[in-house]
Amino acid sequence: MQEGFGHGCGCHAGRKTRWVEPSILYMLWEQPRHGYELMTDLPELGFVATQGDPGAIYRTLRHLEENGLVVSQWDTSGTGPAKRLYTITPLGIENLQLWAESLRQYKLALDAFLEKIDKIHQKQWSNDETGYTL
Amino acid sequence: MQEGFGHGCGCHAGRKTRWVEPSILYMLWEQPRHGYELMTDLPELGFVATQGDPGAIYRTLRHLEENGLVVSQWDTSGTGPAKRLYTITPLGIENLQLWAESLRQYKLALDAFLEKIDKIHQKQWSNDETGYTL
DNA sequence: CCATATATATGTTAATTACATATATAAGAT
DNA sequence: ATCTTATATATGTAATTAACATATATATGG
Repeated sequence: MQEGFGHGCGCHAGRKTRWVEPSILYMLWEQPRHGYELMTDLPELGFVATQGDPGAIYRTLRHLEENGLVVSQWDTSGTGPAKRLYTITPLGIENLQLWAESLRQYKLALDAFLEKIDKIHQKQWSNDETGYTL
Repeated sequence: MQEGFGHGCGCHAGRKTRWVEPSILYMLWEQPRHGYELMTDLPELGFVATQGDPGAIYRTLRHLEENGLVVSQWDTSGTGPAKRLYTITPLGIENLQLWAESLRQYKLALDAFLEKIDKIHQKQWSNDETGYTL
C-alpha cells in the first residue's frame, strides 16, 4: 500500500520532516554526548521525534563520522555498557552553519506559503460559491 | 554513492522538502488548472521548484485523484494536445486545511530551532575555546 | 540467574526527491 | 510536405529519508 495517510480517505495526517542531521549536530555543538543521550534528549529540542527510532540516530552518527563532521571515542567510565562519546569537529560546525543558512531560507518559503494558505479559512466561511460546507 | 551533498566533504548543500502535495492543492484551490500549468506556475509559489520534474506533478495529481482530493476532465478546447483540467474537491479542501494546520505546527518547531541555532555565530566569534577559526 | 535499564547496531518497507526519458498533438517555419 | 518547437501527459528508476521492527551486549538489582 502507499498510504502514510490516516483515515483511509487519502487525507493528510502525518508526513514529517525531522531534520535529524542538523538536530544532532546542534546537540553535539552544545556539548559532546553519546548516542543514547541524543536519542532521549532530541525530542526536547522540539524539532525531531526520534523516540522509538534509535536507528535514525546511530545511522546518522556513523554517516556524520564517515564524513568527518563528528568524531567518537569509547567511554568506559560510568555504569552500563561502553558508550561512544561523540564530539563535533570544526568541519561539523561549518556544516551546521550551512544548515542554519538553508533552514533560514526554508523558513522564508514556509512563511510565505502559510500566509497564502491562511486565506483558505476566510474564503471558505465568507464566500461559499461551491455550495458545500465542511 | 550516498551523497546529495555538495563539496565532496560531506557538508550539507541541498536537502530539500518541496511539499509538492499541499502546493498543488493550494494552486487548485485558487482555480482549476491542468498539469502543465501547475508545472510552470508552482515555482512562482516560492515553495517548490518543480521545473524539470514533471514526474512529481503528474504522479501527485494521479495520487490525489485516486484518493478523491481532485477530479479531472479532458479539455480539448484551445491549441495543442488535449489536457486534463484538474479541480479540487470538498475533500481536497478539507485536506488542504489539514496540511495548513500541520505546516503551522511545523513552523513553530522550525522557528524554535532557528532561534537556538542562531547562537552558533555569536559563540563562534566571541568565545573561541576550540582554538580553530572558520 | 532472571528481569530491567542502558547502549549500540542492523534490517526492511514505504515515501519522497531527483533526474531521465517516452509519447503525442498542434503550430509555425522552410 | 516535413522539420522544429512548444505544449502536454506519462512512465522509469536511483538515491535519500522516514518509520518501524528487531538484534546484540553490558551492568545492576532482586
